[in-house]
Amino acid sequence: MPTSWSDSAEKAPAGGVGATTRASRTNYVPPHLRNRPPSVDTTSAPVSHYGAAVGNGHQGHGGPNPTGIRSGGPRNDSSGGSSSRGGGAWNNRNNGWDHGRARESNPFQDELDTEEAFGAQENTGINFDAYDDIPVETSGKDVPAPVNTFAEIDLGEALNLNIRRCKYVKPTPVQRYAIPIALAGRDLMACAQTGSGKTAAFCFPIISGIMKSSQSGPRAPRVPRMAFPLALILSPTRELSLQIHEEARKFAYQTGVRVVVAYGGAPINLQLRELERGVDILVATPGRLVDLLERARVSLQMIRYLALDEADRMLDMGFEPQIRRIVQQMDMPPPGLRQTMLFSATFPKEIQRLAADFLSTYVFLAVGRVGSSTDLIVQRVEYVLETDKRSHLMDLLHAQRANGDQGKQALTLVFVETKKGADALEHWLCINGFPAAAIHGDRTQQEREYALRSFKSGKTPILVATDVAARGLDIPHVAHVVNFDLPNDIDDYVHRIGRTGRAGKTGLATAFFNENNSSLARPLADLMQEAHQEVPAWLSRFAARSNFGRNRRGGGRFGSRDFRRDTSFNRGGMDSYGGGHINNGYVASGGYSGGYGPTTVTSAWD
DNA sequence: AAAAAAG
Repeated sequence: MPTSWSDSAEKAPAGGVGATTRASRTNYVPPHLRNRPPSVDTTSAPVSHYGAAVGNGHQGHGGPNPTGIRSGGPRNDSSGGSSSRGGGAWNNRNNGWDHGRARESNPFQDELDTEEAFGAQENTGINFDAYDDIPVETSGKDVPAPVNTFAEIDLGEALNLNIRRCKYVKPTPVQRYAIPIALAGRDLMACAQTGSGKTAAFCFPIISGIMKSSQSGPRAPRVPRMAFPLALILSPTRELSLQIHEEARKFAYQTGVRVVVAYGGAPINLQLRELERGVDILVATPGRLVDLLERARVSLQMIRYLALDEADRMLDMGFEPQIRRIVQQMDMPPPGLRQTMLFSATFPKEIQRLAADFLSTYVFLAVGRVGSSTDLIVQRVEYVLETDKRSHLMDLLHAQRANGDQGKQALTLVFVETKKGADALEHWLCINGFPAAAIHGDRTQQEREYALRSFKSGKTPILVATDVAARGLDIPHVAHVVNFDLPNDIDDYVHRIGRTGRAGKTGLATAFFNENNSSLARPLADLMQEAHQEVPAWLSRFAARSNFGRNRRGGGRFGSRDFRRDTSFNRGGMDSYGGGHINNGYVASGGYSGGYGPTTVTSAWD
């Protein structure tokens, strides 16, 4: 199995403006396939990392002290599978949240269960070619050069050890570029395809930065029962925050960096207790964070890192006021005094413009075709009348069941438009002999998390979901995404189908299309064409028809929503972007829309 | 019009 995805990749011209590089002959090894690590005993290797890593401790447990020299002896590592740590390094560690860390459970344990349930991962038949020749683009001032290996980056031994524990062999494309940029302290707007390792891309630099500055950074004030996180990671759904937290905990394991999650629908007291134990990195959904801020249980004044996952979603109409409030109207340091990183697979232009408010001279990074689906997903569109949808779904599921191997559960994720629709379809599937669960915003948080677990484990291999599950969730083994109801926005479609075809695996996405979706015809047809999918002739006819009234549909969002926009960043070839303008750190409209190929239409920015 | 996010 290829382990080196980018050994021959060119370095991006440092200092270039509008630099464009193409990682040549790459063999991308996605996260979940990196289970052939060099044989390192990752659990017993002594840790010797730079000096002291630090917990941002609560004062009650001996938190930050003005000398910068942390007290406390070697930690009691009862859960890490190693009884003797590598000596002195641990001795200067801050044990500000000793109690918390003594309890730090091994976050790598859960992995094993899933692997067992689904059997060993196959490493054959993966289409690594899909990652060859992946277009990468950076723009901004003095863009740091990408790296080819984790070893090239000074992340620190403790973090490197966790990377090995995660079985990451080589950085993914977005990681190769984003990590050096972030480590250089630069603000970043990063676009990368679904399932390409974005979480690690912003977590590694944050964890590393917190570790490195542990003795030099300013000290948090001592305020009883108030937590002072150094980093804030916001995401649009509770389950995604949960997932980021789980992942970040792995990366931060035994680094002394403490990660806490806070989201709604769960008992706040548990979260408050966790916060009181000390928090370096806070992962949160906006609503619960605002609550915590209002209760004065969290202060953002020490924030040095701000990461928005699914950033375009976080800045769209529904979320923007809340995000502005958190980022601009509380006590968070302004751009320039904090490092801000925005990540998403899609990034509409108008949202990019909005995002500039939160950034300071940032680097724009695009890996792959922005807003595009990956070639690993086979996309099908079928014309299905509203009244026929259920029986059609049944046919698909029957066929799938017939084809599927006995032991292997092929997970199917079915997206519907409404919460009521999700309930109804789940019920209907169940009474027709298909074990299904449903997840949507009217379910209790317990029900939501149970449904997701039940789906992941294969207990209910069908999950009916609203858009709550459309973004970011990493659910291994989803073989099929069905858009029972198509979304109105092509970006939502991109995120939905991105739940399959992850980690280098192929996936299937089937959409039920009818007259109700005519507004999506054109963007959908365009997207499929870019992804080298077969576009049915009838869909093209729909597209041509909707094209006629296209100017009208702009009225919905931000005055003009340009459906042509950036679904294919690469339509005319990424290389042609070389002339892009940089204006105050962001890509100006002229450069942005220029070079986008034959279908270029007036930019929404113009 | 719907979904999400606080309770």
